[in-house]
Amino acid sequence: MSSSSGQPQFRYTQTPSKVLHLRNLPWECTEEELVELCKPFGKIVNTKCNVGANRNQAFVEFADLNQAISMVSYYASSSEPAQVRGKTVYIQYSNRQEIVNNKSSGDVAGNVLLVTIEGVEAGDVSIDVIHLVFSAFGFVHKIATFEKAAGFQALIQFSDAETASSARNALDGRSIPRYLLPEHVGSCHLRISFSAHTDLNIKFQSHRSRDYTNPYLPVNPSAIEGTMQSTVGPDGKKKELESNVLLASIENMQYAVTVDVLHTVFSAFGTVQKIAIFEKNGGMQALIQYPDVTTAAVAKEALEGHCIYDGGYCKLHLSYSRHTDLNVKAHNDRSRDYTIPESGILPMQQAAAVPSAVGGWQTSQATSMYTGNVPAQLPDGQVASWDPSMQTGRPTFVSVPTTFPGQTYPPPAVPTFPMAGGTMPVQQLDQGPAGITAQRPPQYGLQPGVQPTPGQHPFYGQ
DNA sequence: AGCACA
Repeated sequence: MSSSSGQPQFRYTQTPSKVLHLRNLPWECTEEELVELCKPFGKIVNTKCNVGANRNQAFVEFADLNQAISMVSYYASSSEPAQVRGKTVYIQYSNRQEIVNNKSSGDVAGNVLLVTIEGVEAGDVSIDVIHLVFSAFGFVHKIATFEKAAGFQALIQFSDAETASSARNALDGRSIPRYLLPEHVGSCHLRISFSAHTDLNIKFQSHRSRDYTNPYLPVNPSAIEGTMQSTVGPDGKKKELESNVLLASIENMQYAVTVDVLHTVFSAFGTVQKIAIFEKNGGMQALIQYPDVTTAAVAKEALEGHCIYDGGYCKLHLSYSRHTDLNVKAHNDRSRDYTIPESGILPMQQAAAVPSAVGGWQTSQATSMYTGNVPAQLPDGQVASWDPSMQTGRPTFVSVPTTFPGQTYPPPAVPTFPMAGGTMPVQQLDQGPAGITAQRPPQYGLQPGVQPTPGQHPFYGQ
């Protein structure tokens, strides 16, 4: 049963090979699905899944050439096309005679995943968010995060390779849902491979590492200080790529540093396009976007180490951000987009409301973010164990302006300007005082004497 | 829907 159907010309355009090339597979088609499709025709000796730009192609190598021929000729004459998950799969001989060394590097399945989170700062994605995302696939034993030249990375340890594989298959190439990220983050794609590690050695619970199997592990004090890990890298090898966006850490923040204050300070060097302020580990940071790298470099050079206010208050530490274009709301107390005319901002305010409960993850969000195989794989119990109070971007002890109505500390005197040391550029002197005095006196910010409640750990929770 | 990787 062969000849009748279709286009016979295809059969002769390619020399047979025991390697078949399959395309139009469902996204991230698993090796198991591939094997199920092919094994009726012979013995499969090797596979290569998820190749091509869309990861929707694969290669299958049969032990014998005749087995590959039988599969190709079967589907060439079949009225039912080859299918995976209901999707028609197109099969042809590969132009190579064997699959080369398939399993070797990050593709050999292990229980530990190496996750690269592209396009974000280390502080943009908290370890709790990583935990939440990956817990959907099984119990996460340990997480270690670090920054490398490749970007922000995490090692995530599961119980077994199967669980790790399911997480990888579902999440590789995907993005963390927007509502779990700070608003200034545009997109962040996950690149996932397998680590060679089998058991991570976590020494502390901290903002960069967790051991969920050992609640008694000591807490690293540096978890509380740490506002600046991007400034100095280990062994002084700070591979700082230039950017038009500056990341400012604000140290010793006795006075409020508002969007307006930052705009005044940073406008001295050029047009400020966007600003985003956010909390990181109890400290305050800001992203300041200029139109170009040159302006940012000048600003960085001039402002690094200087204080916004006299007396060593609100000291700036600047580095280049990984961001190039901030995704900020046009106008609120923590962010500003100066490229948008003031008029059209109101309708946008509601757009990115944060779902209040984690339930949003599974219902409304998960389906849109993870099309395909994921939603069915989200076990309810796993996610339910998540503590919603630990939502990212909502540190547990944020000093919200209206939180302390009873405690009326007199606001500190309106800060003087220019910066301590008087090394500010001349033009700053012109516009500085005007900008600042137009500013209301600080209404929030770190109240003197207000500390996080003792015994209540701000970030590592639980 | 159209050929990878160490």
